[in-house]
Amino acid sequence: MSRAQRLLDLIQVLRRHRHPVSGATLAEATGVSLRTLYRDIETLKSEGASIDGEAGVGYVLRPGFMLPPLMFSEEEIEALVLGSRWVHQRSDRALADAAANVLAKIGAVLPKDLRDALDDSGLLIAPGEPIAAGDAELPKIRQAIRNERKLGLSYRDKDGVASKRTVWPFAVGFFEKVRVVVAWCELRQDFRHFRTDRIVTLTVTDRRYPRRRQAMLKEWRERESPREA
Amino acid sequence: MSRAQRLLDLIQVLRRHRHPVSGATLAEATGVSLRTLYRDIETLKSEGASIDGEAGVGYVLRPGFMLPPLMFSEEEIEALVLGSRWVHQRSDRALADAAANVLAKIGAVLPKDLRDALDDSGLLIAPGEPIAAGDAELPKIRQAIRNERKLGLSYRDKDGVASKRTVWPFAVGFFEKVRVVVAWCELRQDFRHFRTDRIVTLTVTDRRYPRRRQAMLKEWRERESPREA
DNA sequence: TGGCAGCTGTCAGAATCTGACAGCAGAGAA
DNA sequence: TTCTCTGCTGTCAGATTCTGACAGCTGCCA
Repeated sequence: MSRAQRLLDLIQVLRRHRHPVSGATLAEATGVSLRTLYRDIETLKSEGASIDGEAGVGYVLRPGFMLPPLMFSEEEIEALVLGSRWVHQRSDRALADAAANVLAKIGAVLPKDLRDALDDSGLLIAPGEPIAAGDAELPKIRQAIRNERKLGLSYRDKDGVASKRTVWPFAVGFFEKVRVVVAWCELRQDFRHFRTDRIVTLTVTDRRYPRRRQAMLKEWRERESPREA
Repeated sequence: MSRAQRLLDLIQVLRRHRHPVSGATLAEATGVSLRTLYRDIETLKSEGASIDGEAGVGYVLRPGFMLPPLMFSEEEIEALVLGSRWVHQRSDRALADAAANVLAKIGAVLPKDLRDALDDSGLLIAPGEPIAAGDAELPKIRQAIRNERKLGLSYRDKDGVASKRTVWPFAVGFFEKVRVVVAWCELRQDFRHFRTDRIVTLTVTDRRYPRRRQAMLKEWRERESPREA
C-alpha cells in the first residue's frame, strides 16, 4: 500500500473513534510500527489535518473530512464557487464564514492566477430580500441536529398563539425568506415544522433524542409535508 | 522537493499552456528525466487528472483544477453541501449537474459512513418559485463569459420594445426569480444588464472582445448599478 | 515514585523512485 | 514510401526515501 493511501486510512481510523486512541492502537490498525505512526501523524498535521495528541491520553481528530487530491472541471469549480457564494450571502453568520473558509482554503493551495479565477468567476449572487431573523439561533440548531439533541422551544404560530415544545430536530429547510426547522414534536407526537423567525426562545438540551436523525429524515420525506407547529 | 509537490507543479505547468506541450519540455520544467515525467503523468491520470496525450503533438490538460489533499471542518462541509444543493436546485441544468458531480466526486473518495453524512446533512434547500426561463441560454452565456466572446442578442425590454445588440458579457447575476447578464453594450457604449427571460434569441460569436472580463467586472463594481438594456 | 503515552534522534536495511538506455507505435511531413 | 516527432513501455542499477528497532526525553496521573 502506498504511503498516501495509508495516511488516508489513518484519518479514517481516527474518524471512527470518538474517544482518544493511543498511538499503539493506530499503529496496529494501519500496520506500521509506532515510530512510523508518529511520523505519519506529523505528516498529516503538516498537511493541515487537525489532530490533537496528548500524553497519557491518545489522539483525537477534530470533526471534519480530509479529501485526497481531487480534480474538478471548470464547470464544477463554477458550481462550487457559486454555491459557496450563495451560502455566504444567504445563510447565518457561522455558515457564511465556513463558506468563505472553503473558498479561502481552496484558494490558498492554488497558484495566484487560479486564485484570481476563483474570485472572478462571473457568477454572482444578487442581494435578495433580507431573511427573517434566526441568525442567532441557526448555529445552535445545526449543532443540535448534528448531535441529535432535544430542543426546547417557545413558539408563536402564525395566528400569534404561543406554546412551549420539546422537539427532536433533524433538518433545516432554507426558503427564500424564511428558514424552517423540521422536527418531531413530543407534544403533537408527529412531525412539525417551525419557522425560525417565530421562535421566541430556544434551548439546546444535553439530552439525546432516541432516534437516528437520518431515519427520521427518511420517514419524513416519505410522508406528505407536515403542518406548521 | 517531494514527489507530491512535483506532481502538483506539473499540473500548474500544464495549466499555463493552452496549447499542447511536449513531454521533453515538461520534464525540463519540473526538473526530471523524460522517463520520470511519463511516470508522473501516469500517476496524475490515475489520480483523476484529465490529461490528453497524443503522439507527435504533446500533452494538454483539460480545463479544471487539481486540488491537493485538503482538510475541511464539519461546518465547512455543511456549507459546501448546502451550497451545492442550492446550485443543484436553482441553477440551469448544466451547472446543476456539475454541482451534483462535485458532491459525487467528494462522496466517491470517502468511506461509506461519511458518504451518508453528506447525503444526510440536515440542511435542505426548499423548492422556490420557478425561475423565469433562460435554462437553455445560460450554459452558452457562461461559456461566452469564460472565453470572452461577443454575444449577439435580440432583446425585448420591460416595455416590450425589441432591439438587437452586440454585447461583451462578463457576469451573470442570480436573483431569486430571474437571472441577469451583465455586459458592455456596443450600442449604448456603456454597461447594461439583460434579464435572461427577455432574451429572444442569442448567438455566441467566435469574436473575442477586446477587454479582460476581470477588468470589466472590477470597473462595473466600482460604478453604480447599470440600468436595464 | 512508577507507569503510561506522546515525542525525538539515530542508524541500518527495505522499499521506492529515478535516470539511462532500448525499443515500439501512431501521426504528419517530405 | 520514408523520416521525424513524440507518446509510451520494459528493464535495471544506483540514488533516495521510508521504515522498524532501540534508546531516551517529557508531562500527566495515580
